[in-house]
Amino acid sequence: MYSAATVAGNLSQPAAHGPLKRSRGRPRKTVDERDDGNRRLELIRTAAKLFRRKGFDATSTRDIAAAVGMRSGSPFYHFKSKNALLYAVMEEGMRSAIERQQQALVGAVQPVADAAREPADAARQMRRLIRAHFDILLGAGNDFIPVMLYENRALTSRQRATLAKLQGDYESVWTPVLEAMHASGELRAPVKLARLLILGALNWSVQWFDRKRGASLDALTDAAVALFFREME
Amino acid sequence: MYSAATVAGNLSQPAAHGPLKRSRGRPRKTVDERDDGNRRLELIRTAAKLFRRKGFDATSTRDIAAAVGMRSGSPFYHFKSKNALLYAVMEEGMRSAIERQQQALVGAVQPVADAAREPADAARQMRRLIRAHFDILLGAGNDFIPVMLYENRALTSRQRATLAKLQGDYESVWTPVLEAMHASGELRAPVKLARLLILGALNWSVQWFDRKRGASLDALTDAAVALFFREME
DNA sequence: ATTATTACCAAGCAATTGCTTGCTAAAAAT
DNA sequence: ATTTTTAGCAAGCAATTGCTTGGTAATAAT
Repeated sequence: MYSAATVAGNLSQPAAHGPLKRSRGRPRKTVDERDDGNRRLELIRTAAKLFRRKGFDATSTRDIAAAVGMRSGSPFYHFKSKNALLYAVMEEGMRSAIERQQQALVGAVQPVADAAREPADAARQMRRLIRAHFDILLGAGNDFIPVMLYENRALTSRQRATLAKLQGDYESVWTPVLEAMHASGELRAPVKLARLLILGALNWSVQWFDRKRGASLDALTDAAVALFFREME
Repeated sequence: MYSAATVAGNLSQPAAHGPLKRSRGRPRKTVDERDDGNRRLELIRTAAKLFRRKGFDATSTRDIAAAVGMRSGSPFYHFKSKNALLYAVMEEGMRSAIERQQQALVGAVQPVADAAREPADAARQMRRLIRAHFDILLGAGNDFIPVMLYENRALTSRQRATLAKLQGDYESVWTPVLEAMHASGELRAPVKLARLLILGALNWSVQWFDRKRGASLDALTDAAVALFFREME
């Protein structure tokens, strides 16, 4: 069923635009606040939200279009397929995750080289890594990474491979820190398995953490640190 | 396109059965090896395998039917909806998981009450819990629980609630053991968060563990124990 | 002033999907 | 020997899906 306006016009010429809310075209934007490609980003963000809530397969491109106020076919102007949109979500997620991780590490270095306190330094870095990871996973509006963690199957193997490299970059940062802590006795488990298990524990928090109720991200970080590492004095 | 046999018969009466491989009806089975409802279990197992490999939404009921050698509509004789089949997979998974967990705990009790060695006993129980959990998650042919962990969204809220109670039963076993270890100093993190983080670390192994390559489940258990707990002597 | 580009909309197609209906043959129950 | 039950098959329907095509108004480039 379509709005009467679509049909009421002169039949010999196509119906006018914007049969719904917007009077014409898309929402007026003055020239000086132009935002080239911002609808693209809006699509990515909205898709991420829906993919996370309902899953990739259960979210139709119509759902996404409707959520950003487009008609059903229009997202395909920005993305050549639904899959490409999913990939864009994940890629954007990894980009910002790596950036966030880098931010967390500056400021973690000791102001002056002090070889004697190296272990404490590794512990401090580890704490920052964990805290940043929780932020990436559970922070407000961060739907990208949860989507990436739970919708891997929907990717082509090519896409998966490219993304795996980014994930490798992200996770490789953890290894030297864990090795330092293993050497100092703060970590007892073998480094390789420890990294997998620790990241698993953190990643799984997506399943149960509730930003409203429950502990703060700082308290969570405290618990994780206390669980995985023993402090040396 | 249908086999000629379907068309070749007398047109005034319906075509005979079994147009494909099976000469008539379904595969001959002598009376004494009757298997009431075994096809049902076969459907559940096959569905679990496919749901795990491709995801619930990406698996069509036709896929499942074909995998067990049925026609597209026949699974609906055994299950009233695709969703009911998913639920059956998960319920069966939890049933066997709880059974497996119980098995692991008998034999974990000390033969004679010995109050002085209580902490060591808790550690031993914890080890068995972890080992059994890895078995449930990663053992051969155990697709049920991975499906349950990753396809929660596809359930109705009613189904989810019933299942959550079973999950609660399963997880509640961990709490007293963790409390004992917390009391003895073997566990430092708060019990509630520790349980969530530990189970998360274990559950996540589904994502990376490869039964062919990689460590054995025993080695994995060793690593997990070393990571989470400090041994007291 | 004309042309090209951008960012959509309107309409619909082809494939896939979950599921239903009517039937049937073998086995079990009576 | 007859009836009932079990476990399917054959065919197809209605809805949904990803995506395409042909347009068009507004803006930018020339």
